[in-house]
Order: sequence, then C-alpha cells, then structure tokens
Amino acid sequence: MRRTNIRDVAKEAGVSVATVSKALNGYQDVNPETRKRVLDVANKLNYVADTNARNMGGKVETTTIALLVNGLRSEDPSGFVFGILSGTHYICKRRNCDFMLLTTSSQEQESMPLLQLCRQKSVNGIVASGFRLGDPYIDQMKEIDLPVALIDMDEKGRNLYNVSIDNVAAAQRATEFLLKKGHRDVAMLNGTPAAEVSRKRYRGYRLAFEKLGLAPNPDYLRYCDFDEGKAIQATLELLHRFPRITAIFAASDLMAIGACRAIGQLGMVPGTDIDVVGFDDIPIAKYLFGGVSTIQQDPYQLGCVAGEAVYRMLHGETDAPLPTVDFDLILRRTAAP
Amino acid sequence: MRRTNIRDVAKEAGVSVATVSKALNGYQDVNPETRKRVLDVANKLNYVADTNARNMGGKVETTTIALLVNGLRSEDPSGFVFGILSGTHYICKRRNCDFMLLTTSSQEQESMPLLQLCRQKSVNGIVASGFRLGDPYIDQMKEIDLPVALIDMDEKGRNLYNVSIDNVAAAQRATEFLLKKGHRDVAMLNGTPAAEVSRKRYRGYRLAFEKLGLAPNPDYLRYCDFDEGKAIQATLELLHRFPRITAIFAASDLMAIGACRAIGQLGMVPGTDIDVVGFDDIPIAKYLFGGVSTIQQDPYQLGCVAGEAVYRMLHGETDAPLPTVDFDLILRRTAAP
DNA sequence: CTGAAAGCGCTTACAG
DNA sequence: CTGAAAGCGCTTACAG
Repeated sequence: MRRTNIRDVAKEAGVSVATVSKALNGYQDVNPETRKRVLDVANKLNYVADTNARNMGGKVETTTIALLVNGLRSEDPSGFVFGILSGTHYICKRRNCDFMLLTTSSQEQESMPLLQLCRQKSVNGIVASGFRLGDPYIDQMKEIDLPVALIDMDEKGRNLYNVSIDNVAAAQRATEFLLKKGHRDVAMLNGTPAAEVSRKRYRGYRLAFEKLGLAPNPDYLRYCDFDEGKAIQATLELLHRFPRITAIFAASDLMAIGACRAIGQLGMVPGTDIDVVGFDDIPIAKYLFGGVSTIQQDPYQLGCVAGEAVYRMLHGETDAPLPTVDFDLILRRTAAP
Repeated sequence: MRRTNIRDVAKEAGVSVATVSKALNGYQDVNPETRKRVLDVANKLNYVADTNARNMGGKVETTTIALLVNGLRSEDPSGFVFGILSGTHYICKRRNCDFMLLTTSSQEQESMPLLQLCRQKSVNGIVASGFRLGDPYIDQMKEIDLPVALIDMDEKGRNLYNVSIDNVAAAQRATEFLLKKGHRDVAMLNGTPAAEVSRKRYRGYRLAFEKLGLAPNPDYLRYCDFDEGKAIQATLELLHRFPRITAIFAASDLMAIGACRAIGQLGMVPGTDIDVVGFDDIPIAKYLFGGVSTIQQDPYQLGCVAGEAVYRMLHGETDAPLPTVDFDLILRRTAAP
C-alpha cells in the first residue's frame, strides 16, 4: 500500500507535478480553476506532502524545536518539567513548529556532542532545562549555531538566551519578609553551588540583609542538593547547634518541607516556633503543614517564553523584547504575615 | 556555512559516497582500513547524515512514535500525562525511535483527519491518551494503518492495542474492601459515561456487590466529570438525601478529595464517620486528610507498555505478550483497614 | 571490496 | 499560467 505522492495527484488532476506543488503551497501564479481542481484531488486522495522530501527539495522547511531536558526522571513531583514542556509545546503549536522531546544525562553529554545530537534529530532550535554548571553541553551552547533558550542559568553566547524569573529579587523578597517580621537569625537551605539558581538565591538572601546594614551568619548556610532528606538532617543539625535561629529560607519547596518535618520532629510547629519560606510553589506546598509559604513561579510561563525566544531567534526577530517571567511571594501557615 | 554532507566526507577520505554510506551504516563489505579512514574523517568533519535524506534515499528509516494527547492542559496535577509521557519517551530512547508530542482537541479532530496529521508529522506510530467515547479520532484509530496504543479505552481495531490497568478488577477490589468492612450503603462518584474507565469502574463497583448477592442502590450513583467541585456538591446532596450512606467510592482522587471536603463541611471526619476510597494515587493523595485511601496505578508503566506495544507492532513482533499493568489498593486514613 | 548510477518525493528557477 | 528539468543528500541494487 504505497502512500499517494505528488505524481498521483498530478496524474489524477491532469497537470504537472510542478503545478500541484505550487497550487498546494499557495503560490499565486496558478489559475484559480486549476488550483481548485488540484486541491480537490489532493483532498480526495488524502494526499499529504512527505515532510522529508519537502525539507530536501527546496527552501521550505518545517522547523523543529526540541525541549532538551538533562536528567529527566520518571516522576515530576514539582510539575516543573511538565510546565516547561507544555509551555514550549504550546508555542510550537501556535508557531507551527514540530515539538520534540530530547533528554540527556552527564554521561550522554560526554559521548555525543550537542551539535551532532541536533543534526541527527533534525532539530533547529532548543529549549534547555535541568543543566548545571560544568555540564559539557553548557559550553557547547555558547558556541553552537542553533538558537538555544537556557532555563534557570546565566550564560552568555551568540545564540544563547537566558530564561528565568529574577531569582535574586525573589530570594531577596522572601528574606526581606522574614527580616521585616523581626527575624534576625535566618538560616538558608540552599541547593548546590553547581546550580546557577542556588547562587542567585543566595545573593538575594544576602542582599536582603545588606539593605538593612546587616549580614547573614555564614554558619547558617547549608547545601542540601534540593533533597528533602538532606534538608531534614541539615535542619536538625542547625537548630541543635544554633538555638537562636528562628526562621529558615529554603531554595526549594522540597527542602522547605524537609525543614518543616525536622521542626516537627523537634516538637515545634512550623510557622509558630520557626518560620519557613520555600521556593517554587509545587502542588503539594499548599496542603502541607497548613500551607507552606513560598515563592511562586510558573513553569508554564517559563516554557512559553523560552519557546518564543527560540522561535524569534530562528526568524531573526530579535528586536521586540520578550516578557519577563514574574514571581510572587505566597504567604501561608509556615510563615504568616 | 553549509552543513557538511556525504560528498565532503567522500572527497576528504578519497572514496566514493557509496563507500562512505556503507562504512557509516556498518555494512560488512567494506575494507576495515577504508572503514576506519571514513569514520575518522566523518568524525573530524563533525558529519551527521541528514535525516530527511536518509529517510528518502533507501530502506533505512528513523521511526517516530508520537504521544498524542487529547485535551492537554498547562497543568497536570495528577501527574498522569507526565508519567505516560516519560514512559513512552523512555521506550523511544531505548528503542532508538524519535519521540514527538502531538496534541489535539475535539475541535481539531474535526478539522484534520488522524491519518493526515500523522503523515504531516511523519509519525509512524502513536500512543493515544485522553480520548473519550465519541471522539472522531477513536473511529479513525480502528481503521488507520499506523499502529496505535490507546490508553484507558476499550476499542478493537486491526492495529489498535488497548493499554490500561484492569479497571474493573481495581474498582471491584476497592468496593470489596468497603463491603468487607461492613459497609452496605456505599455511594459511588463516577466520572462521565463518555469515559471508558468510568464504565469499567462502575462495573467493578457493581460486581463487588453481586459477588455477595447484593446490588448497589442506583440512587447512590453520581457523575461528577472527575471534577472536585462537582464531587463536593454531589456528596453534600447524597449525604443529605441518604443519611444511611457510610462509605463512598470515587473513580478518581480528585473526586475523592471533593467528597472528603464535603464530609468535613458537614462536620464529619473522612475515615471516621464516612469512609472514602479514591482512584489513581495522585501525588497529593497521601498528604490530604491524613492520607486518602485509593487505587494506585503507575502512569509511567502505562506509558512504557504503550510505547513498547507500538514499537512491536511496528516491527511485527506481535507474538510475545506485553506485561499487564498492575494496580494496588493503598489504605490510608480515609478508609483504614 | 569499490563506485557509477538510479531513485526516493519534493521544490524552484527557468523557459515557454 | 504551465511544465520539463535540475537538485536536495542520502541509500542501494548492480556491475566490475
């Protein structure tokens, strides 16, 4: 059962393949009657031009934008990956691009250069998420000829566009809230120095203090790799060693949840005895501990902006500025006003 | 900046393009030395064969499996879509297929036939999710020449494979648990008659009664369209009209959560005054009301099995049976043993 | 073991 | 307005 091709349509319509091609592609130098006939035949025969052949034949080209995720897991409790994915996909659909999901890992990054991967998959531009400082692809993104929108990192390159909320400002806002409430001994549970967002959130935390002529106690900082279990341990240890601590700012909700659990284990109540503010507003945040106070960011919006950035770079529309992605401080039980 | 093609490699290696092609594709009738030289040159030149040309030239073809989601939203609180997606993607990666995400809606289904969509996107097989009885694509799936794995529906077709847990058995198990606890007035909050899973879950609910020589009270059934708000209303109304009801089986966790909220609004406690069992085990289920009892199913596994089914149909491997996707009854606070 | 040539299904200058 | 022909970058019988 051969797939009907342009020759079948041409024969049936009694014209040349060139005319079929032009009619189907909306060229104006085709007799309206001829066009109609061709369109009817094509429809009747259920004809759809072969994408591969199209991409080779002439100038027309379907553009494919890939979402490249580093370290994809089978679960996505924070909804972060899904949000970015659906945002990017939405833009692809609206802009008539193909959407492809590509995943990689540190190991795979070593064995296949980014450029080769993109060519093999016929990808024209990529939205990248989940990368960390030192990942091989990060360097390659700076040099590569394809447009790249990089989420939650801060790297410069010819075709590299950075997409994220203002992590410094967000962390500063969260910390300022705690300081204004009167807290002075505010600990921070951070992710990892390898994550750009961790550096920025630390800067914001620090800035909030500095604006009041204060400085955070360096002993109050712990890296927990965004892991709930590690956050529990770190919190237990912090509160034990430094009983003066009255508030904790965590660079992710999972770590904030860990902190709250630890607080509970010590017989205290988050939001009553120790204030806790997290980051992300993941779906379960509003349900736990009567509600975890947190910085809300919208991954769907990140995905949209990133996708749109890639699309525009692909089409030379670099003038119009893209919207910034906003954030919000959501106050719930674990750190009430 | 032209992309290096096979001719560049041939020239540089001092052989014909035919030889390059064979060497790169692992054909055995190539002198090992020649092969090595070609590989080295290709590597040096960062050469990657153009996928479009490859798919046209000869028999080799990269196969693309698409996940086709009907009614994709920007959020996925149940994690169901993400799970299926990552499962299907995993299989694609393992099987060396391209993974594409396609979405549709009732409206889009009307305007573009499934076959045309698949051809336009050069898709070779599809995993379909989110469809309902009466959707135009459902009928087309039965006839289409591409292999299709359809999740959570029950349709027969030449190239159509159904993937789901045994919804009847799962619903039966949940209901049996409630009956064994002594409940006799067990209400059911169902989704919609248009969803195959709703019909099956109702059958399971019914069967559990019948096995004890009983029958469920038809007045106790409500369709809430998998919506939390509607479940709240339905539960309030049910408990008001039928005070004898002591347990509720909901065909989704969101509806179970709605039921629990309604119970709370009436000054009662889920699991103490009224037992509630849900379905899905979404991420927040374990946190709400001290834990919602529910039927757990693993969407990642569904995605893997569906992807694998498509792959096998694509390669004529229809003999080896695919694993069934299992489920589990998870008992928590809202319906304790 | 190697290569010249045909062919895959399109698009697009170009000639008419 | 229409069509013959070249060309896109590959792969694969086929001949040598």
